Amino acid sequence: MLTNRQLLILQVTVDDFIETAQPVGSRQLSKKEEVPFSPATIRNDMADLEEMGFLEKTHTSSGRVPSQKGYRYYVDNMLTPQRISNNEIKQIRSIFEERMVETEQIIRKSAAILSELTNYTSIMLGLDVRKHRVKRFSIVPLTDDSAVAIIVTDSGHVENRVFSIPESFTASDIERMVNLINERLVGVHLHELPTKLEAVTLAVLRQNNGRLNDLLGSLNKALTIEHEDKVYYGGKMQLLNQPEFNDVEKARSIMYWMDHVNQMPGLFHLDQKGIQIRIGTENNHLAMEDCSIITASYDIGEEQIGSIAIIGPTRMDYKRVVSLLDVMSVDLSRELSKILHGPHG
Amino acid sequence: MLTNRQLLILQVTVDDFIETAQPVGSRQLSKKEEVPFSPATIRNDMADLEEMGFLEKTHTSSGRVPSQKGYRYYVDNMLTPQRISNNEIKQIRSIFEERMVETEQIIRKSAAILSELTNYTSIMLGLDVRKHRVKRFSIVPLTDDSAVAIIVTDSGHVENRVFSIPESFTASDIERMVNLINERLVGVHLHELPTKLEAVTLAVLRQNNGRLNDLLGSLNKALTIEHEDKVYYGGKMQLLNQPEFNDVEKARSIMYWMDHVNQMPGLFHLDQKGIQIRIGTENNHLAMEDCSIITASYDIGEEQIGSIAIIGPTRMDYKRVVSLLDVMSVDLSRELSKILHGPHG
DNA sequence: GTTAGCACTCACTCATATAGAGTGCTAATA
DNA sequence: TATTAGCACTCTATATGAGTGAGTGCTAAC
Repeated sequence: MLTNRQLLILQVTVDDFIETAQPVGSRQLSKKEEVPFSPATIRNDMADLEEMGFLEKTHTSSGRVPSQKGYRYYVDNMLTPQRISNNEIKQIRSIFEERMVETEQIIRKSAAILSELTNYTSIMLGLDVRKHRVKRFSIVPLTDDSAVAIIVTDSGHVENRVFSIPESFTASDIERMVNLINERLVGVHLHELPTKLEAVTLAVLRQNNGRLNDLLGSLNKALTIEHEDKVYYGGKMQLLNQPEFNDVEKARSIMYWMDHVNQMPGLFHLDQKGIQIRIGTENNHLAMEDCSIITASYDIGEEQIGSIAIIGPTRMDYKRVVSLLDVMSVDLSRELSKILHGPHG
Repeated sequence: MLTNRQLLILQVTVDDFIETAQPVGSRQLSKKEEVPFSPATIRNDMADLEEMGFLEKTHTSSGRVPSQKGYRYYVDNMLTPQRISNNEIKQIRSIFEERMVETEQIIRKSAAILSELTNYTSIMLGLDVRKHRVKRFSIVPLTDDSAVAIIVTDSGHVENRVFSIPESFTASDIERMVNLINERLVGVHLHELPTKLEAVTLAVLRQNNGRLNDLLGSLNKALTIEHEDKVYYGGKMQLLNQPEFNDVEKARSIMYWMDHVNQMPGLFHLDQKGIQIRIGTENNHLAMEDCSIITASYDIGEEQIGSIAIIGPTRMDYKRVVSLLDVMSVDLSRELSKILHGPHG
């Protein structure tokens, strides 16, 4: 169990390190008025904190640096929410003032502002396309044996895929199919589309069975919308401003990571509502060892539909970022609900 | 005028520096069998070459390094094409074997292979969307006052925009308009669409003039497809492997440049057919001062429809890259002609 | 015209000295 | 007993100087 003084010292140490990026020593700490103890006393407590794994030294006679466990403790127990200034709230609200229709635009702009306010890199996971609903389906033939399938969703998003048409299918066959889908499958979630498609079309078009299977196969393959998250960045290069990434090797691996997150399955699974903080190795990726990612979900009703994240060095300003994300996610949820949920009441 | 020996020395110096990235000295050069002269002789010629601006020293007693002018001369006068191995040609051809339908896929894959073969970063400028032709147009209403316009082009590409519908327009008004467009404007280049749209619809729908203008305005604005080049990268991080970019500051500015080229207007204007080399400051951008960009266009008939580029350090292997781009651009032109030009004869 | 020789320059490496910030431990103090 | 002062020690960072090696320019010899 930590004594009050140890708690204080841990907190001040983390705060100081977050600010300066320099190992903090006992003498330095004792100069702060929040810490009315002599360097020796502080040293003793720091030694204890180190023994318990909350602090670390970079070398035998250096000051202390928070360990991952230290950050974890700090984040779990010492995170006093920071007040967001009115000005900043105004900036966030400005996103929604223009009454943009396309959710993509809103998300892009959110990313930009979030990064501007934090000076870290922001990541927005676009709405999961698979949760959008079919509004209109159509097929446009391109050549004799290929066509493009187009799905418009209720959010105004358009998905399109080229697929091949088995020979012997006529234009009218296809037209019938399209009509059928538009009659029966409007309102269906995109990820249910392949299964439903099969059920509906099979029941109705049973007559020309063999051929239909070919078409369905090809179409289904095209319409299987893999959960490839669309990722929007704000301030992608911000991270490189942090002193901890002054080494090209590290910088490279982070940039690489960023360019490929969307291909890494389930990296941002929304397993929890609200705000989530993953520190260093908790991110389960080598390139992210020196980074923390703070994620917030935004929801419509009870359904989580996307998430926003800030990625910074483990030494990032947790207080501020958490508070900002909080405001942002609430606002985003509210505004997107208006746009998306409206039609379904 | 350069003597033969000076030409030789310049060439060997550039070649050597390209290979080793180390300043080349007279003693070192004289050891090569292509250069049967004593260090002293070489020193004299090198001094002359320096005076003429083809070589530079990094400090008073260092070996020589090609200057930008030196590279320029080398590229203009000493570029012997390099043989591309059968194996490599095979790799390039493999792109087209799968008979992909979507040009985007072809371009992506080309970028990847090009970067793999060169170990530099490749950039593909996607086909200029504005040069695609309308195949099918449709409008899907979203809410009372907004709809999404969808254009499918002959290449299977789908463009879509949300636009607002002035009140008082009914579904049938819009349907008529869509039909009209599909009757009259199929085959039109995307960039001509706004003007033609106006001409056609005005002539036919003159009756409800005032209201129509509102709709046209909104639609035109949405359909004005700005020349925002789509840029595909292959081996984006390759550049960071080059020793000249071992400094985070440089790395950052290059990464930044790459993420924003498509927003810099006319950076890749295709003002010339064939292969074009821009060295260092010739790129007119600070971040590119230490880079060269070699561009090749690919064409359909006489029309240039896109370009491929390799970006590397000024010290890049010009011979090899030029030869590879040559093969690649010819192949791409051929294959894309098949896909895109086919339908129009 | 070409080359050998020589004095000179500069970057780089390595060892050494010094200053500064920090620590751990022990003994004195409140 | 909890806190603090004092002291010896450790380690980094920085500066300095010597030595090495690759390079140059110039001059004189070939």
